Amino acid sequence: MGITERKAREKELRRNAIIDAAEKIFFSREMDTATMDDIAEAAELSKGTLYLYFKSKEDLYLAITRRGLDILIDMFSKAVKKKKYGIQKIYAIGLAYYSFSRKHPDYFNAMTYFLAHSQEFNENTPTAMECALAGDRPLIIVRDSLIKGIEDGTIRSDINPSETAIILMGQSNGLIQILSKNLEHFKNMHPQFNLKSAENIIDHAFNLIHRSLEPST
Amino acid sequence: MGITERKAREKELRRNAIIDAAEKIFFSREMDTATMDDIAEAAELSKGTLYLYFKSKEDLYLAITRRGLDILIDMFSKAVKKKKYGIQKIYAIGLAYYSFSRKHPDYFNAMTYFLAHSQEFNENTPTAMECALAGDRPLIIVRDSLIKGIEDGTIRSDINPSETAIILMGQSNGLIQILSKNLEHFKNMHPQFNLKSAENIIDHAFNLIHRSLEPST
DNA sequence: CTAATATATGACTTATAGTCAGACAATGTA
DNA sequence: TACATTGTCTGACTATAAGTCATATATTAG
Repeated sequence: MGITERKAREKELRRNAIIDAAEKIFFSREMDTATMDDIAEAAELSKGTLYLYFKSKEDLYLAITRRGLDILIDMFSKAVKKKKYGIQKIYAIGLAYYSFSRKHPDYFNAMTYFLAHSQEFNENTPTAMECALAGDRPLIIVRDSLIKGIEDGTIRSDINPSETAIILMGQSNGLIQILSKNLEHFKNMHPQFNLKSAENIIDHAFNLIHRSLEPST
Repeated sequence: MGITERKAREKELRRNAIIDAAEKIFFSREMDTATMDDIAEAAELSKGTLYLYFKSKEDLYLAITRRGLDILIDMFSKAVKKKKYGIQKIYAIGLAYYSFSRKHPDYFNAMTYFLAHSQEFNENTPTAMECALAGDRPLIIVRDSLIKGIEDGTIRSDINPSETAIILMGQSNGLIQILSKNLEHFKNMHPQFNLKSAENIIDHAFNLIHRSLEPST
């Protein structure tokens, strides 16, 4: 009989409904001012029930991070598929990453939070483990594209693709973060710098990266 | 009479003693598990007194961040002075930054925290304002070095020094962060990537950056 | 219809940031 | 020295929010 299956399905639905409610709450204030009581109310459940589905507030936030990662992985995969040559794939990934950070700033923040705290709670809950696993996918996509580029001659062959993938991911993270958090501050404090839009700066960064990856002439 | 001055001096001393105690506590656990009661005990003061010197727990943490920024600015300044050419200065700054993150990981974490939350509390307390001001100094040092490099011909002239300074700072932040938080994880999960040490990867990153900044031949 | 199981509840416990009325100490005045 | 004033410190108290658990309710099985 399908009762067990139906129950499992219902449980999954409820779990997702809780994550939906949590997103509403987390995304409407700063992460640390959202309360479990608020989330419970938004989900039309009691607080105790939340803890039947998630080990802790952090675990629930991690489930949101997980959703963000899935979106990001999807965007990376599509970006890579669209382009033929390695260097084009890298460029497309970069654009996709920036586009993700603009379209889904809350998911981006969640991922930044996860990145900053990952070693504290890694693999303590199923959700954390899933995040750790999913978190590696973007890196692998970048690495594969670098390898492709080396093979097709659009990327210099004396780079180490694994290390370069980490470098590019780390750098992109940091750049997007500083632009989203501090660009306005910099503009206000140093008008004489004539800083352009984030898009302009990202574009500048792409030029630099392109130059560092292209084969020597 | 010098009583007013002496009192001011004593107040400053006590303030610093509290920051000392706070560092002991913050640096011995994760930021969010440190309690004001613990800090009060370590400072041999009552909790109420802490709040006479700092507006909040976050404000106290910001005072620690401030110390880290001062150290970093000092290291950047010295690095820049040691070298003659622009590109050498940039390289020296990069080394200094990495070295800072290894010698003072707790200060580095504090700065990362500040960077991630700066727009939330900017300029709400004197300490926050000082941090915002001091936080700009590294960027300016990088920018000046880029300008110097363009002038002395060691850096290509078609980059925008202000934008490139932001790019380099953001990228460096992100790279150091990912290496300190996730390199071990990557090594464990993907042994086939044959990842080397953080130093190796940093070195690789320097090569890439150098290539992107050097004048075209 | 009853027992067994699964799910949900919300009052309760615990932990901790932040407050404040009163205690105590240092300085100024006569 | 005595007393007033000002500055500093205290810790019990309040408020808030995470997480728990005994109990209630709903669902399924026999």
